[in-house]
Amino acid sequence: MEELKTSTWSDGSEDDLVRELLDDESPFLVAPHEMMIMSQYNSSPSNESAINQLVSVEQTIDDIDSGLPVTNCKHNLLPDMSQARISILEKGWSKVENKYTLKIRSCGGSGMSDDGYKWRKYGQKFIKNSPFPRSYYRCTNPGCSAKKQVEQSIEDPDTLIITYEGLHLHYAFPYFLLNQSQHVDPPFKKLKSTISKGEAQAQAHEMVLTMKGDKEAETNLSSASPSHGPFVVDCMQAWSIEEGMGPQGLLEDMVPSMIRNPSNNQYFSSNSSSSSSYPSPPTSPSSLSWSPNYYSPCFNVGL
DNA sequence: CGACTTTGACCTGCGC
DNA sequence: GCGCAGGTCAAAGTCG
Repeated sequence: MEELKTSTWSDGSEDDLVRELLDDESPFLVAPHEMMIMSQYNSSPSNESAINQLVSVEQTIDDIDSGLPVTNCKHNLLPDMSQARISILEKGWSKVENKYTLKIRSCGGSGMSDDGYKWRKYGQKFIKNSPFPRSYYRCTNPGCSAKKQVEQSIEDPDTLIITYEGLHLHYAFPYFLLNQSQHVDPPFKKLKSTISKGEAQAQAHEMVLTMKGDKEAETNLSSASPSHGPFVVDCMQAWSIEEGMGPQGLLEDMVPSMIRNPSNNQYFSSNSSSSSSYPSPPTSPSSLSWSPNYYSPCFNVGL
């Protein structure tokens, strides 16, 4: 496993990354409260052993299913979503080319939740031989190239077929940890006013390329601590320095923030007094689909 | 009035 | 080259 992880990070191929993300021992599968702790440890690189301990109690692959906020509120993560009744029909993800498909059963049809991110619908088409339209969504997070398509299954109209495409950066790299004292702004609006969308995307793309390209350094880092991603943190730091900006909008996104601090989550507060409309609660009617859990890995990795 | 959705038009890739 | 199907754009409409 160690070898796999090392090679995973060093070769950076999509399949390996997905394997890593879905691996039983993947450090990406860390419960929210552990994330909080890790964010504290993060400021002290010397506490690597402590982090390793945390990683050792990470969740298993079963928790990708069982830990779904809509089906299991053991972390008290999303009480508002407890009424959403969604179950996964199939254990595994299916992959076609660079797209990852999830089939879920939607019971009740109301209160469909999403992953806490905002997905902007940008199109809807009736597909040949299908009575149901296919909806196209794009992650509104600037710098995130994630897209998803949602359509009803022909065989079972209660089943939604969600196809994810692109890199959902804030899922892929939850190890970009917040500085606890750092101010978190609504990423979309902030970035909108500071940098162009294209710049943000370019930066994100560049960051990924950097990760892929810096093989040797990462191999060394991964060898030293293969089960979690020091190089990710390094990239974040480097990015922050080089770009002259924090990872806001990408990495200080609201869900990672929620993940790290679920008990103090203003975003799901029903009486939020904030004038900001971002982020929306997961019950946003704009999103017909649900995405995997709040602390699950990125399941839609592709460039 | 801003944010978001809708929906027809347009673009692109692919098979014939 | 042509037509079809899927994907995206963008103006108009809707909503809070």
